[in-house]
Amino acid sequence: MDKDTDKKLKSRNIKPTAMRELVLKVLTEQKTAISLPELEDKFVYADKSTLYRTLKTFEDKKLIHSIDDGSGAIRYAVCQDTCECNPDDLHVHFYCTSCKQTFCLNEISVPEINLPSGFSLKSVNMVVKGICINCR
Amino acid sequence: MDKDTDKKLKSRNIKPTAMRELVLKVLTEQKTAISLPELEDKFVYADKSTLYRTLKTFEDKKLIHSIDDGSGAIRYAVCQDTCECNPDDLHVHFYCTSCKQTFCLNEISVPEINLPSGFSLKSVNMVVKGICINCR
DNA sequence: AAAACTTTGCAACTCGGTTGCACCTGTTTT
DNA sequence: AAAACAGGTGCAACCGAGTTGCAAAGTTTT
Ligand SMILES: [Mn+2]
Ligand SMILES: [Mn+2]
Ligand SMILES: [Zn+2]
Ligand SMILES: [Zn+2]
Repeated sequence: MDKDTDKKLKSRNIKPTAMRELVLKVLTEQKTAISLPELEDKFVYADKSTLYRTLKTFEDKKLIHSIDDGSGAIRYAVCQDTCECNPDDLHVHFYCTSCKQTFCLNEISVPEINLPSGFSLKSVNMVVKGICINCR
Repeated sequence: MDKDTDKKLKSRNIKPTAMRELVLKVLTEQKTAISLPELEDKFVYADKSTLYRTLKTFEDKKLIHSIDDGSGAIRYAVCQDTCECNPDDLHVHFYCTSCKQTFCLNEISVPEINLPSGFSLKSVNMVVKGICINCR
């Protein structure tokens, strides 16, 4: 139904089903990253495994990226339009230990690291923990 | 029995039991960080929950630190003698996607980040993923 | 319309982590 | 020395996130 949502799916080569449109819409609404269990709560009538596979598809197609914030559940957030999830696209994430929300700090890209020789870099997960602006 | 192991435990205010000495010895031997399930395999006769609580105690007392490398299991490594697990003590970790080992890059401290105003920093988990020197 | 393929729902399962409780062990108090 | 105590250990059960096989429902191709 939603033209924009539909376009976004197509632009990432994802067949736009009703389920996927709904999931993408919810993901887009979020101000902070959302986990599978949290998503389940928003879709009382959709199955866990369907949501799971939807997230996997979205991630494979680089519509969303995952963040391991150490909370026990992986969280997901919609990628920037230009994002290809290359090392240069990577940004820092912030996990608030008070409200347990995870923020994409899209403006802050992960600093370059000089690895010891012999080590090659594929990606980086950088999560800063502390207190967010809403909780202080 | 082991004087050094014993000293190290006492220096962190941990009562040196037989179990704890054995666990610390194994941890010290590791070249890469080790997870609870991996530790279980090395102690056929010790209980999972004992090992679990031993790790927790060690971590609380800052004898070891934990690394969430995204592999699904938290890994642990012995802290440097001087380490107090403050933000300045933090270093980068490397996870090899080939051999699935996690390395402490003790020489590489995590870069400073300028958080958006209102956000305060408590700690950082920075894991670089790629191919390690042994696997390339 | 039939065949081929994709998506969804259900149910079961894996695995890392966690906890309550009883027992044991070593230490302090009487 | 006996009794009381504190902390450590083992067992068993549990939780929750993630994952998978399979069949039903829905789409697309022929
Ligand atoms: Mn992000
Ligand atoms: Mn380390
Ligand atoms: Zn917060
Ligand atoms: Zn390797």
